[in-house]
Amino acid sequence: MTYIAENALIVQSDRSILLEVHAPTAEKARSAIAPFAELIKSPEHIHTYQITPLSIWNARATGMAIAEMLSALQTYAKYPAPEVVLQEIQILGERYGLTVIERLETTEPALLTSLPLLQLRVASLPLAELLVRDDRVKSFLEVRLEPLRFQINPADRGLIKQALVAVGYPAEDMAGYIAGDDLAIALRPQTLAGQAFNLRTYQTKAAEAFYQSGRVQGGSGVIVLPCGAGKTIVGMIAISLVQQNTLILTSSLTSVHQWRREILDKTDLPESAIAEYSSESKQTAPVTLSTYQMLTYRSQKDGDFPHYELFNAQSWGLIIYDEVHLLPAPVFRITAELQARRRLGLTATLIREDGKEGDVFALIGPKRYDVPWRELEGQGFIAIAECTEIRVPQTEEREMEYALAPRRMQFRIAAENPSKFEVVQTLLTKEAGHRILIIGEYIDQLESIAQITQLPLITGKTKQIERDRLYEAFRHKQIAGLILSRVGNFAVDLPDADVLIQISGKYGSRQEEAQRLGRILRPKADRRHAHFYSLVTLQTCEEEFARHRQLFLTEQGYTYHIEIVKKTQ
DNA sequence: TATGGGGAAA
DNA sequence: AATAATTCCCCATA
Repeated sequence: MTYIAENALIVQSDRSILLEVHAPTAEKARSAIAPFAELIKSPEHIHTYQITPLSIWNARATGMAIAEMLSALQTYAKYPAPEVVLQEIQILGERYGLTVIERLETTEPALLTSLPLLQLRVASLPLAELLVRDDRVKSFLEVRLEPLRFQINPADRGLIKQALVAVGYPAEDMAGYIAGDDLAIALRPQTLAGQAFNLRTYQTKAAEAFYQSGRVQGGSGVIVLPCGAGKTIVGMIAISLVQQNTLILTSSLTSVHQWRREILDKTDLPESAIAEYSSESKQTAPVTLSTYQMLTYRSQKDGDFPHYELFNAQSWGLIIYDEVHLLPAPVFRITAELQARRRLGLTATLIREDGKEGDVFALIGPKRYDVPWRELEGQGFIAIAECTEIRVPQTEEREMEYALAPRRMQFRIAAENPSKFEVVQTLLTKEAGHRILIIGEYIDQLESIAQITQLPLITGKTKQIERDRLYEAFRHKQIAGLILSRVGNFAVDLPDADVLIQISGKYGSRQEEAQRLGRILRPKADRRHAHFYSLVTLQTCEEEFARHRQLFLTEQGYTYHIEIVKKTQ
């Protein structure tokens, strides 16, 4: 068997790929496999990737050829890749597009009031027979028009796509969209303040990969962009390509405001054409902004969703789902009924902690464009980040307390290890003069830190006015640092920082880790590197959770240096 | 019109 | 698998 020592990959027949981090070709191998494999483990020396059906279909949807996936494995494998795996990639890859949803051409145009009749076209007879017998799919196949064509109800368009993903034959949706009301909108060549603003190449490319010049192949899908890469700008380009009324759904009120400001600043849309549909205003306009929470509100458990009428308030030509990884289940359900509207999902990560990636794929659409963080780093659009995991020991009493505690208490005991305070002090001294944020999960812990360091603390209870005041002081370096609870994860208005010290985090949340790192990635004037410190208690379950939290960032090419603090006393 | 509490959600 | 904290909805006050 041939063996190529400088190659980094070991491909195994269970579709997992081991990547040897220190091999000479490791980084090339990583970028070659990352588009079609998911990172699932990333300790120091060997990272494990997994090829899944969804990871292959997403890669296919971005236009990656099967041959490219195969050659990535063949080029970088130490041992020849198992034939089974190559075959499976071939088979799974080919499955994408074996079922196609189209308009039923026999429909008389005069009858075309709103939703056109649809058909599912299947590539082969065996597959058609498989589908008519499958419990998940068969109920949606209303009439068998021909051996390979089934009439389907337009109302089932989303549901059948979900079912087909579950069965393993994802449909390519070529049924197109109903036109929304026309909207004249163009991006300004410069902002209102007169600053020139140039669209970055990847922003235009991303929006075009979504729109596909208006062809039915485009118009729905997800664009994956790192924090700070200009998601709202991509959204605005998309609106200006579609030129129709648009509904924008976001995860918070602050980001509703932010979108509004950005649209007014960077497009020629007048104020009257933008509305916020929120608890305080409930207006609609050609471009309307709202939150997921607004939509999921119910006056009673199991009651109906009064705000769903928003989806019919205007004739939307485009619905933008911001932070699509946070899209709540009820909004998925209504989105299943909205398949005739163009849908754009924006996110920094496709990972959902609830595992509903398949629903995003079926109901919003496949991934259309993906910019790796490291690439933006190279181009200077985001700062280079140095990540350090600092392992902090516990005192002997605490070690004992940890050992005796029931499982569910252990994580908290480890997270609140008071020995972390000294490390924070050391880091504050080391990084003095830079803008430092300290983020943690537990209010008690943060209050202690605030006491010790004499730095101000912002939690969920802090009033907006007070927050603004502290942000302002931080921005002008009038305070040496700022302590934040989980508000720091999502606060859009938080000023830029250079250093982030994470003293505790939420179990294994990869999103949170990425979100927090994103806080310090804005390029620095002096090109200084950003520093991300994550404090973890030595020899506790916190180490394991930390490893899981780091997965997404390691996938993006970041490496964590591990420092172990020596036990004092 | 502002403020605060209850409740639900992810 | 799970905890604690946060946010935002609505509604009741004044």
